[in-house]
Amino acid sequence: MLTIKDVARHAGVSVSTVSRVINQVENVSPVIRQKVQYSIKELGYIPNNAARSLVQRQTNAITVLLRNLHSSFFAELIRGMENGAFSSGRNVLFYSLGKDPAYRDQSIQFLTNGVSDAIILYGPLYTDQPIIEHLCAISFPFLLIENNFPTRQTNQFLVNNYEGACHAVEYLSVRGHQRIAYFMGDPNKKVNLDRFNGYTQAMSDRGLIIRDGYLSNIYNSSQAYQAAQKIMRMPAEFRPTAIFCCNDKIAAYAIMGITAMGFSVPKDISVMGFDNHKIPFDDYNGPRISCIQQPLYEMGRDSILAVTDILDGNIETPVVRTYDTTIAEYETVCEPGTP
Amino acid sequence: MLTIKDVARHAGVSVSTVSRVINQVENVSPVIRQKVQYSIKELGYIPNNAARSLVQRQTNAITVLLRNLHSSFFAELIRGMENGAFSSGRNVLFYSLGKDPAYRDQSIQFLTNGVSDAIILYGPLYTDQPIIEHLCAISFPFLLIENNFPTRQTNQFLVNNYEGACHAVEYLSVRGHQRIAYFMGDPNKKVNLDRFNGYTQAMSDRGLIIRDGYLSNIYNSSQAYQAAQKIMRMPAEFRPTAIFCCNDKIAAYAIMGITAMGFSVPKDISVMGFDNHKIPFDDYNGPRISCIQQPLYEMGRDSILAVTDILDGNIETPVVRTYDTTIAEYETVCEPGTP
DNA sequence: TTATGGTGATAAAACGTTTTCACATTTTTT
DNA sequence: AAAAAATGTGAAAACGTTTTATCACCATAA
Repeated sequence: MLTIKDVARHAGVSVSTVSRVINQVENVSPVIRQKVQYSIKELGYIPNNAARSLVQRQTNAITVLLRNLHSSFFAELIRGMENGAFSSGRNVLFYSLGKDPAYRDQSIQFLTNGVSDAIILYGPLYTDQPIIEHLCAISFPFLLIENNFPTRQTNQFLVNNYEGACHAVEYLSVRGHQRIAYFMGDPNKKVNLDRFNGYTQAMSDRGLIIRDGYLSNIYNSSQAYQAAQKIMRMPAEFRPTAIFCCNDKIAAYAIMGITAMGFSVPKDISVMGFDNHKIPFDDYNGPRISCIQQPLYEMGRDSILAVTDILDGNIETPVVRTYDTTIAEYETVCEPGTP
Repeated sequence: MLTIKDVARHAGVSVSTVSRVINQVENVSPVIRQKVQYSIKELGYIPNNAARSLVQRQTNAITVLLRNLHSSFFAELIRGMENGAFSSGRNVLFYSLGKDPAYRDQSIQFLTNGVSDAIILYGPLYTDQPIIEHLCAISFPFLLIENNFPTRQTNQFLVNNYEGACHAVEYLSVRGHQRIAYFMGDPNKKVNLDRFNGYTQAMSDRGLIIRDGYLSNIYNSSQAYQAAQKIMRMPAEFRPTAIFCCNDKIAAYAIMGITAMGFSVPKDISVMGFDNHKIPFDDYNGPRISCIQQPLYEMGRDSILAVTDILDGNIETPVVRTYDTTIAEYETVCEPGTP
């Protein structure tokens, strides 16, 4: 293996001088600098990262931790991060955290001890995780995305879920919907509560009434399927003309329930989702689901840049940002009564 | 920062003894071993990876290099790799290689010098790349997937593209198609040549004739669009009843060209692709494309396990494997003349 | 009793960098 | 012309591990 000593010998200078040339430090005369650079190229020398990290106590890498790197939902987020990685000049590693707790702990240990300088964690799935506590405990720099973690002041990017839900109701209402049902996800997750609150607030703001049977608690996909069918069994004059779902998965299963009964979306009922999963799920083959979407690309890009700034001390911490959602218009919403 | 020295002091033993306990080396009495393990837990000590890598000359990590980590095409591959990562016990990092050559070189330098022990590279995009040459030059362990690199003996997973194309022709032919056109991609890529050869061979094996105008060379999406329209302008009695496309992108644009003329796929003509991109492209909204698909999940999983074996010296190198394709039946093929 | 071997533990030398400190040398200031 | 400051360079000490060589100890065998 080629070391800095070889370069020093080859260039006829000391090791420290070579190091200074590599690290762009001042105080080295142009002549010597050139000589060293020549030797480096001539020998094809590349500094060893492990040695460098050891003494510098930093690795120049940021790790992005996702539950499923392969999920299509993350595609935009990752795309943004790739962009951020490029413009930050840092190395961004992606790591997929498994389900097994032991493996997960090992992974975290690995990443936080001489592999990366900071961690970005996309969160909804980790709410209850000791991982964050651990990162705090060892005071390792990290940034949470969409992970509500109220007990501490941490760097976090949030999404305005409340407003997003309001927009959905507004969007439907502007299109003539007055009877809008809501399919709510697990209320233990703050995300779901926020969206629910947005829905109720927007409904009352617009003077729309949440009637009996308009609200369903959904804990799994088959419940979404059944709840949708229950809605369709209501007499037409009371039946909602639209269902706003807490997320795209629920929306997908609701639509499957509806079409299984011979009804059509959006002709017989409009359905709106949240999240913009591009391919929601393997067994779903219906129309693309109109939904509220998070600005994942921007959040991904910004997260890398923010962490870079945090590491460089160029920004005040904690960094807390809230992102607004937008509406993705696809094929599952139309005006009620459209032939 | 907590070091091994602190543990040694706390346990009242030497540094080397602690190291031996950590690394599961023999020659340490049960009593002392327990004492040390207790101290480690008590203090919450975690060994520093940089220091460890430095002296051991290995990092215990494998890096997977992809061009676009966010591409839906890679989803299955990644899923397989995640699985492999878990069962191999090694840490698998994913890295997204940008388009900028300078950034790419920096990335490779980073990864190969004290960050990971091996690299897996999914290849079709790198055929002409100096990256591989560089990895060879520094004799860094790596495995190529779907990257034909004939000049050297390297670890590689290949896909039987030739047979895949044969299967496609067979599949179409069994469904009654006799006039089958072929849209070929850049013939400088071996992948495309293999598929083309499979097509011609299968055609002749089945006694099917490749008529004038049945073969198109496609270099970009608009060419696919236009070539498809040219096909549709042929008199119905000569016109192919099916087009087999070299990849899904070409298929998608072909279908767009066809439908733009008012024809319908597969009613008026069947189209078959290759690769199984789940969401091919943003401007495509047609039916899901029937195609030949690679066993990406298996290849992903196996690649991690193979590299693990290579690093551990448990397998003979070079590791060369060829995977067979399967047929993904979706919505763009039917029997000719189906109403 | 004295060699001989085998254990279990330690001290010290790596590993390849960066960085501090000291030391010339040169330039600037008085 | 002397003193002070600035500049460029190198020697050596870190950084936190693993690993090699060594040593002390005890049991066994001669």
